[in-house]
Amino acid sequence: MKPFHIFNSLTRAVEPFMPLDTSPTPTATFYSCGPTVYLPQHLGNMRAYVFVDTLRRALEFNGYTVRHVMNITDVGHMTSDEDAGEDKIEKTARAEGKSPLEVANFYIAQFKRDCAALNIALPIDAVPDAVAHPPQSALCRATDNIPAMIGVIEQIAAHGYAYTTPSGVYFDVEKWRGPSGMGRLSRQSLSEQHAGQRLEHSADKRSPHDFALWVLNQPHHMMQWDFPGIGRGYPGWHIECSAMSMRYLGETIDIHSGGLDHIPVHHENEIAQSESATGHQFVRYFVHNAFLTGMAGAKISKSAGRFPVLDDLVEEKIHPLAFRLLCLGAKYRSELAFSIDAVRAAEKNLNYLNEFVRCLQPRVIANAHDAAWAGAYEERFHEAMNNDLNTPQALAVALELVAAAYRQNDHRIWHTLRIFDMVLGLDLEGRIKEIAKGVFPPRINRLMTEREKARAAKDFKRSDELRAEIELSGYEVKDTKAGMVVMPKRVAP
RNA sequence: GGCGGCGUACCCAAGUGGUUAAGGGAGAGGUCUGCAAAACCUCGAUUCGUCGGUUCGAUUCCGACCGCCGCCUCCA
Repeated sequence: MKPFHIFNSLTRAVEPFMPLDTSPTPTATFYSCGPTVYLPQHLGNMRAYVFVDTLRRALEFNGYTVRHVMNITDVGHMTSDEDAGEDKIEKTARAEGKSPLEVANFYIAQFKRDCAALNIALPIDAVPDAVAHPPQSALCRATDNIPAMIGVIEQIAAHGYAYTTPSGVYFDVEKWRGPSGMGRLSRQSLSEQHAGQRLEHSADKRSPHDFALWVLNQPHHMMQWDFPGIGRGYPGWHIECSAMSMRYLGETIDIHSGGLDHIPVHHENEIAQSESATGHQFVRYFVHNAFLTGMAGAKISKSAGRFPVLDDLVEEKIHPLAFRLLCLGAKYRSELAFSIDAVRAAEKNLNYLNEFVRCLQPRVIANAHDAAWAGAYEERFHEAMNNDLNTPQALAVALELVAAAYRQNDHRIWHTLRIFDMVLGLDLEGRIKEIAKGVFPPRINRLMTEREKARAAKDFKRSDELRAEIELSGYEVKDTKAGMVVMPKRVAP
């Protein structure tokens, strides 16, 4: 089996993944750019988190212990330039008459709920003051890590790559780019960029490329902290990722993920900050996901005029995991054209897998060994996942496996399928548990009994009426050889 | 102006320098079924935006062109 391979934006090549830790049971460190919590995360955002989750699962599939950190941006992300714009969180807070903390908490809760619905496993919340023993993995908030940011800024300043002005502390890009080759990631030399051409920038900056590490003298900004020796203010956007990545995972990490849009500015700046502070490599593998497109034109009930969110799908009676499956149907580095029809098509696949699992005999599930022929599928699946996360192919293998089981009338593939699902995250096991419960509300039980009677009496008119009634209550009704099957529709999580 | 990407059947979407270009959805026909659903079987691109070039051979490499898109300003 080929080792895990991943496309590294630093080299623009698919490379074998070699973590820093070369022990027999290696750990991989993984930092993901997380949400800015001032609006609901739209489906494009969620695609990125499905990607992050899939990558984490693929690493674990390959035997790595993953230390995963995701940040939550709850301060410092401005609507335009660092010094000209408005803080996104505060803008929403003012609009809604809430405090920034309330806004952040509200959207964090929503984000977590959406991730849960998509079966995205987030790292546990970081305890704010666990300075002495930072956790191995963490979901961490920028506002809980201000001291760490100040520490990195001080390091940068100590190495001479920061300067302080009345409006803030800036990173000296001109000074840094010589030794660093800044622009490697985006393949853009600074002279080729038109930075500052289309927007006002602070007169304090020595160069329009410079960016704020710490912003000073913004009395209207609600969230402010003391920077000893510098003054009261708040951090620039990029510094949080450098600081939290280093704090929780170390000065050099294995993988750093984010959207393609982060390459030219955010990640270039992160590299500059981190490497000027520590003097050595910040990230070994940068991975970037492509966008979900076509959302603006997607005609979903409530989404007119904005990007659709997961709730819009639920409103259309589409299960969230159908969206996850849609994402898996395209490579993470390819744009994926979103449409309601595309999600519905994905939902068919989800139902197909669920239906197979539902029909499995308990003794097949309990059986410790799968049919011998399933092994070839597992190999193909692993191969696909290790080839730069080729989820479309892996998914095809899973579907082919199920089709082969049907065709050969040999259903002994549950363990293989469960292994696939540990990577795909479609919660097939949850489906089995759900079915095992088999408990229905009294009203549904009554309707079921009545319908069985009607069918036995060949009163099909009544039978069809009862089916319609049961379905209206959110259940599916199927007549099989073994009799009537009623199950909850998989809509709301 | 600069950087980057994409164009594969009605739709979504993999893939490869050379035997039949994955998989799914939709569609057509059939089996099964009280009906429906599910499942199964069969069919479906002589062709990979266009035109050139390299090659014994290109959808895959190179060039030009056309079309679409992202970024260079916040953005997954």
